[in-house]
Amino acid sequence: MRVSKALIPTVKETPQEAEIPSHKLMLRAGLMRKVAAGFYEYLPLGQKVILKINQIIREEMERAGAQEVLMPIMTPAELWQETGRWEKYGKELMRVQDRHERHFALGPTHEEVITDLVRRELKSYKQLPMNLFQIATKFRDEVRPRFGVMRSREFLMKDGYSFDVDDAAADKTYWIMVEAYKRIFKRCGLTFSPVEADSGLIGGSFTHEFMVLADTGEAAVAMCSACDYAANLEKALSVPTPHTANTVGGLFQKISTPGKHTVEDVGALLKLPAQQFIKTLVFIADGKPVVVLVRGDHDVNEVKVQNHLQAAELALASGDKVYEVTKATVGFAGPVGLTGVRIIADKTLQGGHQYVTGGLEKDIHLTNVEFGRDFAEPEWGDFRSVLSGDGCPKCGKPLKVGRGIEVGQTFKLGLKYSQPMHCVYLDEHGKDKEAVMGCYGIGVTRTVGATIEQHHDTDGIVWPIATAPYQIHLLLLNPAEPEVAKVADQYYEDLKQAGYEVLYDDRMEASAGFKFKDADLIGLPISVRVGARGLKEGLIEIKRRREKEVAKVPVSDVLAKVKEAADAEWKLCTP
RNA sequence: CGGGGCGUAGCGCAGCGGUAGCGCACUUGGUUUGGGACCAAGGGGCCGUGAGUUCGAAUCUCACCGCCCCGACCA
Repeated sequence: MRVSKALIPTVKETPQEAEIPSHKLMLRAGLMRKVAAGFYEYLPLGQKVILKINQIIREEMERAGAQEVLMPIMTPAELWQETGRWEKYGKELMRVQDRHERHFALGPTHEEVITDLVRRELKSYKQLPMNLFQIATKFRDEVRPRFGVMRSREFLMKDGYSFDVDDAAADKTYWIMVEAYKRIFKRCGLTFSPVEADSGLIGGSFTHEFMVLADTGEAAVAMCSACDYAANLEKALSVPTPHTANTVGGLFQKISTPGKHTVEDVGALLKLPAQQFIKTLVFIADGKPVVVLVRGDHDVNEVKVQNHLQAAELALASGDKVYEVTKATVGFAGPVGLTGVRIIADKTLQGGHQYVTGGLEKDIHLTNVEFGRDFAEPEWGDFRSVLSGDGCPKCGKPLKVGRGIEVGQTFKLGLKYSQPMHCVYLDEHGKDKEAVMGCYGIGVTRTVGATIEQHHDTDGIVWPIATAPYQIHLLLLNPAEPEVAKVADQYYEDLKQAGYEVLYDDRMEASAGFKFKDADLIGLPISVRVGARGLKEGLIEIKRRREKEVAKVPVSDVLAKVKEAADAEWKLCTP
């Protein structure tokens, strides 16, 4: 493609609305434009990237035995009512009516539709396993769309659904899909981690989230430095660092701590480490107060607490509520003398001694507090979030906590949809049996954003070759000089002939500097620069976007050098 | 839905009661041409919308709409 004829509207200034690198760069490099909050137009470069990701997904899904279908975006309310999700899904489900005032939902996901399709077509166990997927536009009326493509209201998603004869067969399919996902993200040139995720109150089943590791990620992930253990912080386990004080001290004592209501403040005052403290937090679970105790250097993990309590709703209590429960202002809550409320404690507190806690009075803390002696043994459990440096639950080596962008999720559904929707087949004994399902999603547009989050620098995007809109950026630096232009034109033809996707910056009006800046911004993996200066010595410049050095090669070696660079790039996208 | 902020040229911004501006981008001509060139001449505005206040409103008041950030929520 010649830049002079292309719609690639790069901009120098960052639009005010963009906050994170991927959003800024997608607008600046001319990949997309916004139509309304959470709705975007993909321009030629953006669309090319999407098509490449789609293609990788298609190839790997088919390789794993799945077949592509296409389902409607508008889906009848009746299907959603069958599973109860018409009521349960909430405002995020975009609801519309047709001219006959019949209700529809713009699909945020398609479990109901696919299950309906399969129950009509599925007759015999001989048809199983069946694994179907589509790549289609999804709608979620997000409370707050943000970060460009990372959280939009309309987005492109690959959603796949598997149907198996029984649990064991479904497990097998599940792991095949996990392997397919690993290949997909590797082929996209991404550094990622499949992490164990929380499956919420549904329980029983298991699920993995595929996290692209990037500092701007919305989710926290604990990963082992030595083995393959990785889990969403919501459910990550660990062996915590041990206590310092391990003997029983004297009786507890009241001490005055005016105005000191954080572990940090009181710790500084008493010259004691944070792990010597019991942090006491009040939560409201389904309307009832619950007190949670964790070590001073730890954070409460709300998901673990919520799962333990089997609560539908859990939130930190307001200052008023805290006063109601503890009769003390926030910062002075403690377990000693606290009655009439359920108390749960993180098990890492167990075996520790001489704790410091709030004194249930303003400006009072207690020292030398002992579990069991100074207050009743609480309910023990795992209620804390993993910290960097904790031991891995599998191998004991240190864990590190990082951030990730969730680009895919695999989920074993079991009978969640096939049961209420009667998706059954006849087994070899002629008996009706429900199909065991799994579902597998990949946010395609989000993957574009995640790729940029992970692969960019101060000058622009640094595309992996597999998803780059073009592979080679050919720059004609002196378009006014016919000799130079002739050479560049020839390379344009030669490189295309050699099978490369080439973006040819042949613009007459743009200066060399301008073209360099644009090339860095757009970020194609390899650029070939043809200029008068180099040509005088018979040299052409080749540069990989991810590297600093520019290679000056004789005109006769250009194709060989480009191939070398391209091979090196492809190696980074090979499973 | 709570808290905060912003709507003025395509983009980034200034102006804050009295003639609507600047930089970039765009058009034309010329000079340039290796890291976002220069000169000259142009085009482009219901100052988000609607009501008020005022002799007079981009500017003050109120309402609405849109957009962004933090929170709640969420793939």
